[in-house]
Amino acid sequence: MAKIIPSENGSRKDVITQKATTLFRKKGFPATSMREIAEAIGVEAPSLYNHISSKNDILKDICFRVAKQYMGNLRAEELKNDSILAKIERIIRFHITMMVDEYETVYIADHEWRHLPEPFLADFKSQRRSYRSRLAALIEEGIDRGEIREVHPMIAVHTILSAINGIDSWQRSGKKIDPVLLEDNMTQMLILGLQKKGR
Amino acid sequence: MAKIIPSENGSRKDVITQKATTLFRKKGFPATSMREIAEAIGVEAPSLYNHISSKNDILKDICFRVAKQYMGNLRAEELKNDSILAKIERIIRFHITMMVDEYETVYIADHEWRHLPEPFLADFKSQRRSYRSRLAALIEEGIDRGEIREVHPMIAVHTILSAINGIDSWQRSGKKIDPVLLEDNMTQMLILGLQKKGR
DNA sequence: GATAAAAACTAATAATTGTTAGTTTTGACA
DNA sequence: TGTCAAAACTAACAATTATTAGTTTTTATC
Repeated sequence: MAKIIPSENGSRKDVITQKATTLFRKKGFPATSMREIAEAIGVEAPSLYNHISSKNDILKDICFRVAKQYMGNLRAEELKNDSILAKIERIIRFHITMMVDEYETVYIADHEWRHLPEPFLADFKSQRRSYRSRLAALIEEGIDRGEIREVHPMIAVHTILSAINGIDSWQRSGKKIDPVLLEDNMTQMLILGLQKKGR
Repeated sequence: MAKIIPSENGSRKDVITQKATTLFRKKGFPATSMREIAEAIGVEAPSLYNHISSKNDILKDICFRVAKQYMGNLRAEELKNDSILAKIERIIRFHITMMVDEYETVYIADHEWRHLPEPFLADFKSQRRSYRSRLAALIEEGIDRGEIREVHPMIAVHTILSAINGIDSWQRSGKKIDPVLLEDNMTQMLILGLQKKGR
């Protein structure tokens, strides 16, 4: 009976993707059924197939849209002419902001991507690897320039990204922490872990 | 035909739990079927029910065993007479060691607990909250004593735990990083984020 | 070798899964 | 108002799910 009402700037497909995002985040991709997504919208499950091609396809769209945003930001930073620490601080702040503003979407790209079917799984993993390598290269350059302590670059990258990617799991539950306070505190902690003494 | 062969110091139930742990980690709890667990052991699915009472029960056992270990360690540290920073450093190292040595088990307790059925879900969440609160209290005491920078205690706790809990996702894939190097680098980064300048 | 318990099996359950086929309803424009 | 496509519907599918019941095999102990 009901129809999928497209919102202001979003197609019917976008409405489905958004409802699915919420459910995937709450229950996980495999534990979310098409019927649940349909019910959340107020429609029967088969109706969804007028707009999307499969459940896997929804996941694919979410994951690659997020990947594109992060990749785009990284590329922009790489091209800037600035100190390495300033670049890394901006990247950290970008990650935190994304996590706070779009945590459902980001969460899925970060936790549910392993349920992607091939060949998308391989593609996604490759992008992920590439992203982290380029971040590590940035840190290595920072060490060479004497801006950053002599850390193991890959360990530093993983530590920073893991710390940030964990945000959603606690920012959502219980009493929320003020986003600005969160961003400043966390950024400072992570930058202090990198910075050379006496700077 | 085949039988579940109990290993040296483990019952048949332990064998099932261990195989299930590996699969839950690899595919996630909802996406792992009892038939898969049975096949990994070399047995038919219904045979498992001679040793366990349900699929949920396996998850419950894993989650609460891990919770117990962490709770026990925290309690021991709380009772020690030592500087706060030393305590926190030992707790951080304990977490990293657990993550490296028993990452499959720890991963499940950290990522799949939301699939616990009630009332276990509520119990687990409560323990989790309590653990983090007590860690935050420790950090607050460190600030009062002048050992620790004036960070937001809860943000610090979440940052540290998230950083560590993310380890498995990258330590498993690609070329592994030497565990000792990892522990030292990561601990140092995190402690530097807490420590007051000039110490 | 007989006995009894432990642990495997086969067969079947009802429920749920993603998805397709075919049909009816809706809504915008002529 | 009639037309046509978009988008909803119902019915059904084969596959898979966790689990139970009932039966047979294995193993250890006498």
